[in-house]
Amino acid sequence: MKETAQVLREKGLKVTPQRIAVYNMLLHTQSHPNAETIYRTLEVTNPTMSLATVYKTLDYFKQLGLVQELNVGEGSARYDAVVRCHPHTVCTCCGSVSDLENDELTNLHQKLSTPLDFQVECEQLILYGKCAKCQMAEQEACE
Amino acid sequence: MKETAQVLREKGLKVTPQRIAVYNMLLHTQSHPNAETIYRTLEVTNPTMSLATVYKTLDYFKQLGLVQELNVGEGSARYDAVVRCHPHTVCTCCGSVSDLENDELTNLHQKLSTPLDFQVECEQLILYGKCAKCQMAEQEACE
DNA sequence: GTTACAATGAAACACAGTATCATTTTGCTT
DNA sequence: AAGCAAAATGATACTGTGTTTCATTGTAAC
Repeated sequence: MKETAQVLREKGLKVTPQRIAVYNMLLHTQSHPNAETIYRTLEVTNPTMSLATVYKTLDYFKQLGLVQELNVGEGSARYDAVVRCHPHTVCTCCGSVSDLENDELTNLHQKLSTPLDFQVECEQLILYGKCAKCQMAEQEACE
Repeated sequence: MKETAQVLREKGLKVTPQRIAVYNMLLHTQSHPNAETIYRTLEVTNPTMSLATVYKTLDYFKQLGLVQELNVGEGSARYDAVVRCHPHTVCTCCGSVSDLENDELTNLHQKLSTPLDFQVECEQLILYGKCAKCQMAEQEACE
């Protein structure tokens, strides 16, 4: 808790319970939640929390590089407190979104044999497919 | 025109002027337009065209593999008649979205030294940065 | 503690995309 | 060529995500 307040302060943000709650939640989840999910989770323990504040908070965080916005083609954006560039997997079966730790698929543009005429600031790789759990389940629900 | 009708028919779709118009437009543009842009462009030459039909048409096309949906983090989805998996660039300066022809950045998951436990169906790589034109312009407008 | 200023929450709003349904069109049958 | 069933279209109403507005509240500097 102490730490999070410090991080926000260093980014020039005023420290509020709402911001601490949002950042802590993102730090401690692997699920890449969207704004709605963050709001629903936090309003339980944090009654003084509104959806508008969640959106505004995520916007600040994104601009200051505290979180990463991830768009996998659903209706809403997901958020990740792991800011460093890294690939993601999206299971077309159960819908889960996960970080993928794989050096061969990270920093791709820096490993090119011939440079591009496009100056890359950030790369985003998303693999769509079937996660390990769903492969084993072999369920027809996943067509 | 003849060709497009044939393609639609082979996919089991009824051939209508609206579907031909949408598919032809996507075939002949490099701009990766969204539904709104497609509609505005086509309503000029094709007065009998509604936005609802554009959305429904794109949905059919996507399901049948005639077009690819592309989500670069704007409010709306973009569409590409190049269906084969290929990377895209998004200029954070002028907003242009382009296909990137680069073998080293294509079919990445098939080139891994050790296989993933994730069964990849499709991969999508998006490079965000500054396009060649904007680099030369060196404009402050691009922050 | 006082104060300036920023953050919050409620509610109205904007916009992308979807659903509904009466009317029109397609393409098959005769 | 004409009739017919089924599907597509377009107008409109609707849903859901995210943004804006603004009065109230909270933060932190003095």
